[in-house]
Amino acid sequence: MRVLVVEDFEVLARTVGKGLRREGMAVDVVLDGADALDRLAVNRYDVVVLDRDLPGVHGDEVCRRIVAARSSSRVLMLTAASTVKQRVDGLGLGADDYLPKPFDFEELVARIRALARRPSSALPSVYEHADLTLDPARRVATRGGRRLELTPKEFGVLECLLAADGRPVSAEELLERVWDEAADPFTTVVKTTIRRLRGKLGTPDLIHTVREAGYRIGAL
Amino acid sequence: MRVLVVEDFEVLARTVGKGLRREGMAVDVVLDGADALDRLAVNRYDVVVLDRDLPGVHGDEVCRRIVAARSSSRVLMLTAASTVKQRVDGLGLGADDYLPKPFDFEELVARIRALARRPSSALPSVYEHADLTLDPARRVATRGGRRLELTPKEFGVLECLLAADGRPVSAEELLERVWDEAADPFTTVVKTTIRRLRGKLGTPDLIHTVREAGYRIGAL
DNA sequence: GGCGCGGTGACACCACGGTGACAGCCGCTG
DNA sequence: CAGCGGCTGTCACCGTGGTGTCACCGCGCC
Repeated sequence: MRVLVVEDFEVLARTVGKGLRREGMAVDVVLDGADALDRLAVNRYDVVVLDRDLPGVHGDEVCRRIVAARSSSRVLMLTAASTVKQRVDGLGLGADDYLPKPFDFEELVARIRALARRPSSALPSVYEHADLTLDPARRVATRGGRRLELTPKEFGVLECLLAADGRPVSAEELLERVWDEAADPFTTVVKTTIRRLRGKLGTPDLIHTVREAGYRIGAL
Repeated sequence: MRVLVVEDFEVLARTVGKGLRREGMAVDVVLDGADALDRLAVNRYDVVVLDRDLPGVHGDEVCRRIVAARSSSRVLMLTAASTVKQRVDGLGLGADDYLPKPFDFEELVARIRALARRPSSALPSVYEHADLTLDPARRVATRGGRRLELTPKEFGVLECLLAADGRPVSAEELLERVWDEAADPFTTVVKTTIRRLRGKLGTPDLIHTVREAGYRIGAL
């Protein structure tokens, strides 16, 4: 599997590159957008791991080019901006997946593998779980074909749970991802939001509570 | 559509800028090459209308830079030199089109529109959504066969929403695309324009509000 | 039993988006 | 030139639903 890593923070770039090679991938690393485009013109990559904030040619622009060129490469966008809003922006550009920094290396590997497995091009970047679907770009979630009327926070939480794909997500992590800024550490918003989400989903135990660890999307 | 006009003859520059705005484009005007490069570093333009003979940084140089930066902007070169040879020179630098002075304003508009359409040339040149149609080139929108009398801004907003194809478009994004860059960040124009648009469309919820995320054209 | 964690329902706040009125600007026309 | 009308943008105001807090409850565990 061929992977191109585009990341201007050199230390991170090299670390990621080395790690992925250890996972058996053929990895090229470049440090800016212009170089990335050069490589893309010459080589065929399965997955492009793309930092959004790049000097010179911005990551968004690189992404747009890849999509415009109808390349078969999947794009995994990395970004420091983890708010739901910015996430939507990224996917709107045509990225196939999205990973907010800081990320767990294992998760990066898993997502790259998942992307590489995807049959072909413009797969809708939509989460599916049983009869539940969530489209981050369009901000639409459905259950059994019926549209769910979710508020932004509820949507964000559900998105995180689906992205975690069965792994439990702690309240702190949810706070950090969905509520961005420094939040009151004693807040109880998360549990309240989870409760409301459960209510709207109908089946309360679709979201499973893992004691001391958080919540995970359940195998029904 | 965002356009940057680079022309050192101030009267001409202002006239062209004004005219293009009347055509519904978001236009920035600068009078020399250095300013042009500054703007290009910050903003994303669909088309750059570039006079070839500029004081300071020459138009050719600006063009070369744009191409070198692999910007997505298309370059329309304006010049007093109309011989075939020089024309070839211009295109050789990477310009996408070429218009000898003096030119017909209508033709300028037509060429800009053509350039803006080019990257996604395979795309249909007219948007359709349910009983709504919008033709960007001819600036005509209809609903259920009846022509809609839209102002330029309203038209621009609707065009953006249709181009986003169901994805929500934030107020900031609309501001950037439909209005020019010097936009007051606290302005409320967008919501007012949306309101007027909704009024003219008849069905207010054809444009759906997605809280915190923007507006989307919406079935569903 | 007491403690800690998570679920529950109620409540209050306020930020966001909708609304209507108005004013400046500009081009057109007489 | 004055007068007019259409397009834009601003502002003040309102209603509402999204959001966060709190008190309380229920349950399982040491």
